Amino acid sequence: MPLPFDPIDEAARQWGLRWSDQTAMHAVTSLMRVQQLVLARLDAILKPHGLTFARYEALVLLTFSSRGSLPLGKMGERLQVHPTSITSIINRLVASEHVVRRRHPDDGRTVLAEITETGRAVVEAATADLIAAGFALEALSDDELTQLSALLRPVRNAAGDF
Amino acid sequence: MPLPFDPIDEAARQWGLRWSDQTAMHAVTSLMRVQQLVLARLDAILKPHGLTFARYEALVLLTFSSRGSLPLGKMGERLQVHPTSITSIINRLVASEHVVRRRHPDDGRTVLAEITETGRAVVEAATADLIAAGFALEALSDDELTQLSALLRPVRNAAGDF
DNA sequence: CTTATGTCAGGGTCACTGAAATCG
DNA sequence: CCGATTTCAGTGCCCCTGACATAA
Repeated sequence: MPLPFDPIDEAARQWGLRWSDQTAMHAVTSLMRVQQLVLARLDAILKPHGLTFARYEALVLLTFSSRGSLPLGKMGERLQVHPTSITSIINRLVASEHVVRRRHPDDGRTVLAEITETGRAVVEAATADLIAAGFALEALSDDELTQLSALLRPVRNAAGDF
Repeated sequence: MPLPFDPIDEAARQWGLRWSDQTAMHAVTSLMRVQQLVLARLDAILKPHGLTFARYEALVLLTFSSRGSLPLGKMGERLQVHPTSITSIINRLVASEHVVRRRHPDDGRTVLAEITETGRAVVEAATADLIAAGFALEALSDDELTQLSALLRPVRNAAGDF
């Protein structure tokens, strides 16, 4: 059962009685809470497919690559995750046979992750489910989704993402 | 070194060539990325104080309570975290002597977490640092922060938060 | 006896650090 | 030898399930 009030509004209200920057405090707690809610729903949608959202993103990236394979380092850059995390993600995708590890033909240091046929199939099925669920953001209109992306862009830019 | 392009824009662009709902896909990946960036900065700010953002939120909640103490169950509700998580959070705050566990005077089942003097002091110091850093959202104006909170509200509402 | 509260054990995901191995 | 790439070991954090003790 939900609370009879908005806990984030209430926390921000009390915050404002003692400190400044109540607006930033409200925004940051909202951001944390919504990310938690959305990620939980995405993972629930993907679980029947044996995927988490991080693994799904990795598979999608491979789907879009011209040869269906990419060096792990490149994947880490694009997905903006730690090198050890991409190793872990690929390990699990290999275990579920959605990806195979291959040696790079020219550079023996680098390892290629290559999507398999079952990997391509699971991406299609999972994507259909995600689209049907509106990416867990069906509470927002198309216009609001665009506004949200636009508002978040300067935060990414300030962090030096691109 | 940052990428020469926006990886989220690029992923969404390729997405749009194959599937629909490109706008939702862009918004959800932006949300995930920004939360990751912001949380990492918040935790870095709080680390010298021996806190994580989750522990900081718990301390702030206790600061705002009338007696400086709350039952663990109530804290879990307000912070919207799992019962085992609030136990873990309080365990660590007890270890750092920012909180003490006390028995509820009337209800022997419930445990009260009570903030200590050092707990109140660390909240003040940590809050000053967070405000000085603009809660890691200094790339946004006050007006934009308000817009962001407003955009995220229907997502929380749809999830049944309040 | 049933319900509510909190704790603990165990498993899962992911992040980070530091070290090692491999190769250019 | 130096640098780049990947992997592994260890640690920390948080979520979840299930079981349990305690007390209303």
